[in-house]
Amino acid sequence: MGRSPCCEKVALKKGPWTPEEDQKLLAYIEQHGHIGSWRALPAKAGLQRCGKSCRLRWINYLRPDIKRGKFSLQEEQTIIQLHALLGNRWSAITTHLPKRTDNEIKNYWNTHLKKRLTKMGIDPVTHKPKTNALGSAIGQTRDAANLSHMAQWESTRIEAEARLVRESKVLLVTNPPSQYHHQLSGGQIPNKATGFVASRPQCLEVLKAWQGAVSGMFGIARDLESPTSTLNFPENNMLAISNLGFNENFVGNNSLQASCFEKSNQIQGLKEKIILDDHEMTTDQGGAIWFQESSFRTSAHENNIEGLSEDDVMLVCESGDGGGHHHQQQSSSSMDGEDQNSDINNGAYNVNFEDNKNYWNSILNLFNASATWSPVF
DNA sequence: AACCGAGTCAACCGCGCAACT
DNA sequence: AAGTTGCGCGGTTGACTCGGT
Repeated sequence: MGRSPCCEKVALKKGPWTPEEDQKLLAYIEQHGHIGSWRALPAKAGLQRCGKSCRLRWINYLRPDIKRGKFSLQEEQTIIQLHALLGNRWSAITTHLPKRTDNEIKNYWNTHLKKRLTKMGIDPVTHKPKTNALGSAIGQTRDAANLSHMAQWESTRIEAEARLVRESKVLLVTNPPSQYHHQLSGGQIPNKATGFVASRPQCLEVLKAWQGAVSGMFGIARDLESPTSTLNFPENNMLAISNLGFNENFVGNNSLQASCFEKSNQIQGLKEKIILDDHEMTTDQGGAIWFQESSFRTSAHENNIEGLSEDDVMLVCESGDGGGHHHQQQSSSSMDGEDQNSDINNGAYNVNFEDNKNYWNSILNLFNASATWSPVF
């Protein structure tokens, strides 16, 4: 019963790694990779270490794609924003800071950022001003419940996104290239650029629903230059098909939710057909799938997706520099009367978002300013 | 020069969860 | 179903460095 017995309790080395040990680990991973078992790796690599220690050394130090040195201002902002939303979930934060390790981010937070925020009178746990005086200095009154609600949405989204990244990383490693044409199953998506088969995790649609809802609620976080915002519109007439079917009016309207889900299912069908038809497509780092606008139009036309109107195609085929606000405007213009009566369109959410947006900008501006005089830096 | 305290960061520890049998 | 194991995560530790006295 159970797995094979755990490691023999031999005396394993602890403490700092020597260059020789590093070399052994590097050489082994370069030759064999570490996919399989960390536990079995040390013996095979000739190391008197436990697998856990090897894994840590690789992830935090030896990995070739690690960026070292000072954190940039942008990175600092990202950490602060994400920490405000996620708390001490360093692994989730790490997925948005490529080339940094969770250990490094954790250390940097504990030794630098936490202290600096505290100095500024901001509680590093809640990310809110500690005193009324500072609050008034920022010049905003805060709707704590609303902010909390926003954070919950965004936090859940980011966590799901992080999960996506992890899943796709594993799949990119475990699925060899050049096989996708003959092995496509329901959950697999070929990427012509890389030749790899990416997975479409089950949580994707829910995630994208959140994306759409949150983006709509908050007028797209691009204004914040949020590194977490994934609802972007590139310039080359590509469209993020994963966003299809979920528009800004998703929240606060049950019948509309149902409508959106129905539309999503229809478009999901089209997505499958486009994939099977082998149209031009690619995926981005966040797992979103991008199609050529022309391909989408052609395929939609060719496949005559039932119930998918030209308006729907127009809705999802926006191109160019549209951005979030543009997207919202166009979406609204193509909706029926019920949609236009939603809370979003009467500005209820926008007002709150403006407040929150200003709140974040204030903190970050204050933080940026502090970086210039802070003795810590 | 010696001591001391603060800061930094690599590495360890313990836990929870998922996978495995 | 239940016991066992591996992995990943977050918290913590301790060795080392550096500046001040």
